[in-house]
Amino acid sequence: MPYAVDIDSLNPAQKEAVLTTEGPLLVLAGAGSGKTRVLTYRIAHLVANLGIAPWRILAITFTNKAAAEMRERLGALLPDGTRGMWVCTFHAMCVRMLREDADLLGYTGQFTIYDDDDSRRMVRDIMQALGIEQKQYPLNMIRSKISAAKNAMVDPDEFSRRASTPPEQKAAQVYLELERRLRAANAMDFDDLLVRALELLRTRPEVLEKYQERFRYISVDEYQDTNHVQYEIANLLAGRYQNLMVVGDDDQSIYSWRGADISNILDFEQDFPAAHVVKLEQNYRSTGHILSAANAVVRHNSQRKEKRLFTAAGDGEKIQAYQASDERDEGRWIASEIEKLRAGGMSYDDIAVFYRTNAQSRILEDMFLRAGVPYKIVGGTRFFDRAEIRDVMAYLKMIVNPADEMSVKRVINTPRRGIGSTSIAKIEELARENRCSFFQACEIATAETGRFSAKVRAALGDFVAIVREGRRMDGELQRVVEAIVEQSGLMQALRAEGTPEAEGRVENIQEFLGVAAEFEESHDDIEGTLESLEELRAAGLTVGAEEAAAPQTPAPIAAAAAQTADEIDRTYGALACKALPALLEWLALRSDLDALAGETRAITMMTVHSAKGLEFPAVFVAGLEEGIFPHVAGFTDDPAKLEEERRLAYVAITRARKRLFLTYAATRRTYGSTQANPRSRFVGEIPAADIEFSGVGSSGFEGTGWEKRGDRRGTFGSGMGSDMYGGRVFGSYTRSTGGAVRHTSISPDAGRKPSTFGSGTSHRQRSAAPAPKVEQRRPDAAKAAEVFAPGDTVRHKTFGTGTVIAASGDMIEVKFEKTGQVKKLMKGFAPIVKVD
DNA sequence: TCACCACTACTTTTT
DNA sequence: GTAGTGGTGA
Repeated sequence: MPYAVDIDSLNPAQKEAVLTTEGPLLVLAGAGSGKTRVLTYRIAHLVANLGIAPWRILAITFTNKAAAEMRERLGALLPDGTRGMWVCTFHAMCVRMLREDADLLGYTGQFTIYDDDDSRRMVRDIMQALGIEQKQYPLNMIRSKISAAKNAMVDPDEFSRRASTPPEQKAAQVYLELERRLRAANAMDFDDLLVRALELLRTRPEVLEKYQERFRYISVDEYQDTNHVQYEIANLLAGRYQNLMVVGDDDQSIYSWRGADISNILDFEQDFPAAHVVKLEQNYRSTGHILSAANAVVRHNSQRKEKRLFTAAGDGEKIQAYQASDERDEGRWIASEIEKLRAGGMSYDDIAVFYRTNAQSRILEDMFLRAGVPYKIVGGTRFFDRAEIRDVMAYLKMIVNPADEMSVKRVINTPRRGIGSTSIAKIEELARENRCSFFQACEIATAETGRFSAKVRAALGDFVAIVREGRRMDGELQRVVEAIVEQSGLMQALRAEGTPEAEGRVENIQEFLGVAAEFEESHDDIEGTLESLEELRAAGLTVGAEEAAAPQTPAPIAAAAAQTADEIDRTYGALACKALPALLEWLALRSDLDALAGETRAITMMTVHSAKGLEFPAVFVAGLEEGIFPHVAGFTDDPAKLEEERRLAYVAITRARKRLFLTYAATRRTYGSTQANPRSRFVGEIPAADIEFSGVGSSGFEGTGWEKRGDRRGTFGSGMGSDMYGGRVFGSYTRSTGGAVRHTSISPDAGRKPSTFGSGTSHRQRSAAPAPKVEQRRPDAAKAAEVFAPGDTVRHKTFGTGTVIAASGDMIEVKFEKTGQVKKLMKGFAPIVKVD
């Protein structure tokens, strides 16, 4: 029978996985074995060839990026559409379910999502209130204990009963109060999203049945990284029809610190005795040497399912290992190798640099900047983490959900309104007395003549009015957000400051407005839940609305302060702008990784964790030193932790298609002090036949070229430091010249529509939206004003001397003597100096 | 109430 | 080295 979707291009194992549509299915997919292809083809097969309605399909991915990519690929395979299909992350799926039935759990559908930072602040506040010393009980320790408890479905009461040690007892106290405050704020943190969704499915059979009936075919990607709660959710949803496909690779399990349980994948066959198992072992990504190295490294792990990846591709080039003198030398070497690859015809887009910790990116960035290598960073300090952006978001959150205590507190005195900590404490007291929310207490305070000064009362009155006004506003999303920002006084205050930093913040907020505009453009399905309700009706199924007719509030602790949605609407007016909550939700669940796709030419820098699921023709892995990768925090004695580090190394290696470079530094500066780390054991685990060594530790080392020089302390090389060429190197970057490549937009949804915002790029890089500290790194006026005219002779760190052949604005074109190449360089940015 | 200063932990990794 | 916190003084 001729299929509408052609599956003959698949290999036998892939085909087997695609054709096994009924019953539980475990696909063990080695790195680069065409896993995503199998997932998408299987769904396309279900819809196009077997006539399954798209809305009966649920595909869960690990990142939003993966979801977007899958949607895109499915769109290509299924021209008739994928309407109603859920392709999303666990978290996004849970939010969707919770929005619909939040009232069954004592929340309103407008609940706020607290990201990591919000949640951290809340825990900090609680610890302060309870008088728990952070020095004695570190915040992160308390937080991880609570998180572990949540993910084990242990509620605060049970947790305090079980708490035996003092730290556990303190954590239990905090957990109890955290739960109370989150409830009262009508907010959920990331853990709650999963836990509450599971609670919903467990305690409400009618809700569970609704989704079981709807989602006849479920697939879960990156199954090795699911935690216990996610595992339970998947099993419950598939409980009736058993059509659960899980795809994963135990060798790529790198999230155990987040509660991921590798046994989920190892024990799948026990959970589902009827499970069909398919192994995908042919690697289509990497060349022989790279694959051999990856296999050799991971084989040192004991806790794994034995498998051997093979490739039909040739051996390819050997892996290059380079020992740098220090971390600066490492960055310079990578930069020079990148330029060599470029000279060999490779595009910047094809090249990625990975590192174990975000902290390593800084020095690499610095070196790339000096060498003129354009880069973009995925993860790390995110645009949406900037204080001013979080302030704006807090205003929006507060308007959507005035019960959201953290947001209200964040902006109550931002910009300065003269409401300091004393007043805030008084308001909190008022809230306790009246058993109402913090925001309601603010309103009450405006009339409390006894406790508050007239000045404070007036300030509070203005503040409270922002919410009322904000809820009334409607129209274009960007206009609404803009009006709210204006109303808040944020912009005014920043403009009044007049400093370059404030200027940068203003620009960031403006960029955020652009994000809002593009969000609205690309999300025409803002009423996603409504759509699914219609579909359910069409399918003759019961709908949440009817069942929710008699909502119960099962949580007694919620009663204290939570206002119902109706109450909030009655008190402050109905929220006119429907797109606002959608925007907030999208912001809360996204990461910068999602913005990776883009057309601008630049190398990609990211942590190894972020790199999972991606591939690049050329990959550099920096910092392969004991203590860094494998990372040490006293873990080396724990074999399980070490094995996870090794899997991480495996992930890093297997991202490379053709070229792989591994670097390590003889000495490295961490904080103030310099330390000498031995080479990572993982490098030594690579067979000698697959790897070539160079650098300071190798016999073939030749200390020529600029990249070997410039060590600050002169331990190696010439010791001239970065001020060589008479200290006239322009190594700073500015916003006005934009760094090597200027990116100013963040695409809300790379997978759906081509980006239209800004200059047509769809990812950011640090130099585009600089933090204040970047601002301070502007070259001084004299240097920036340096004039280059055609005919001038210049010297470049990498390319040597050359002649300027054209100069316009920020760009100059230089023809270099040595290579004869003409390069376009950014003035005030590229490491060039005029030679007299 | 707020600006400024000093001190200290921080570095895993992310939805 | 530095961000973020907490304390002090105006």
